[in-house]
Amino acid sequence: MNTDNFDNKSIYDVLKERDLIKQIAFEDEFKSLVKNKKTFVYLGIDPTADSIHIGHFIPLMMMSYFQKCGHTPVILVGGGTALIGDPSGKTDMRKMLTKDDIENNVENLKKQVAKFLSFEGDNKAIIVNNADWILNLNYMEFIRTYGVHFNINRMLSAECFKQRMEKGLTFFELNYMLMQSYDFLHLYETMNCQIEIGGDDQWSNMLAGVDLIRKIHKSGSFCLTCPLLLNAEGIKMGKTVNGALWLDPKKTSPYEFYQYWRNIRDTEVYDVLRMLTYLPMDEVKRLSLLEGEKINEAKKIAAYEITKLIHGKEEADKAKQSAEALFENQNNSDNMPTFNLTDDMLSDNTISILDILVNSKISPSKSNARILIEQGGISINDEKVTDTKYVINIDNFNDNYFILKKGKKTFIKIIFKV
RNA sequence: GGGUAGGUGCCCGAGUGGUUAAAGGGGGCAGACUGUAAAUCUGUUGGCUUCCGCCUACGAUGGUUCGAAUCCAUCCCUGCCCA
Repeated sequence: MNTDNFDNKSIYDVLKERDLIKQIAFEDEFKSLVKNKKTFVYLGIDPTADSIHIGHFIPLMMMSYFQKCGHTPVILVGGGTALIGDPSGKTDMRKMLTKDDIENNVENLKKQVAKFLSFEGDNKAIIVNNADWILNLNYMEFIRTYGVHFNINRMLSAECFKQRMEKGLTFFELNYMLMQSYDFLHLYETMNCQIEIGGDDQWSNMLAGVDLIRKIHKSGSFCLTCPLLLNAEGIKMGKTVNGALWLDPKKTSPYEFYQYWRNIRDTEVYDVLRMLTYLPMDEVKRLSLLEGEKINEAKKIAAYEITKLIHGKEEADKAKQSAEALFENQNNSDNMPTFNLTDDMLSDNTISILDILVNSKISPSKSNARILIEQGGISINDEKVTDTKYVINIDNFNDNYFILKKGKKTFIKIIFKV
């Protein structure tokens, strides 16, 4: 996926060049460590869903660069913490996951992580599950051995707790920091893993782990955070109508995925290219500087590269062609998203416009479908539908499909049997 | 444990017996303009509908009333203060 030679590069320089380091603990010491030694680096992921989403993207890119530079990536799956669930059940009530759920999620995560990391070679990626050690912890022993190292005053002054202090903070949440710190300690002790990476919102938790290791072992442990991917409004990127932008094609289709990146704002192009693709920095800079209409070229490349990374070349090509077919007037409907019209939806080869809109999930409800039609947002084969009672007769089409379009960017190829 | 303020639609937030599917803002969707951008403007934003209406909804459950988001009771949850 890239031809750059990372053998002689320090991971520090690689990350710096792409501005992937937001915060770093013991920077100078870290610099010399990674320069002289190949080490282990870990990233924690909660298996609370069966797919990872775009929030994990940058940390995984970071892991990928670590691996390219010869370090060994360790993915820590939070199977133990997920098993406990969140008893306080505040805003987002986390449901208890069964062991089977978690095992299933872990398998899926592994597949997706494999897009970023190699599971072969000398420094092949390793996946560990913290259920293997935290579930056996004895509470009293844990509190006495490790709890003494945590100062509450200091913890509460951490940014992440400051906000929670206003809304209410439970002991469980406070404990999370200890759990995460213990994870790091465990990896340090069992495999001499000295580095933890994560999103910037994890900084406090990670720093606590670094401190814990340094208190107990009086030796080097490090953490670094990557910037959170924010859009111009300061909101985390990757939010879509349906929630998060998932990496699993069943949850977010490659086309939808491609379009998300194709539609980013001008101001986001540089960040996206730099942090989410392997394109050389010279190229990134060149593309980001394009102005006016030309910047669309950069967006196309960004969308294509990112889709290729996640879904492979074939899917990326398809998504790209689909987009071109729709937006650049090429009569090629081969790779469009499709919907198959089945017999039970038809009566005498007809179906109402409202039904087709709802069935094909273009519209969530008939009410919404009516509004769309009344506002002129729906068209069939580029002819605007203006009547909410319009009935489609499939015998009127020459081919066995027609193109249903909502607004400018959403469309689907409706296929029926002749 | 005591006191106190609250729990409203995707989110924030007004409403404190009837004209409330619920002001206003944010977000979403659609339209205009454009570069599949941003900004701006317009419309729309619970579901069903033969467009007459109907159903569901203001933490939960009961009650008062012709009528309740609004009053009463009990319960659940949250903030703050005291212990």
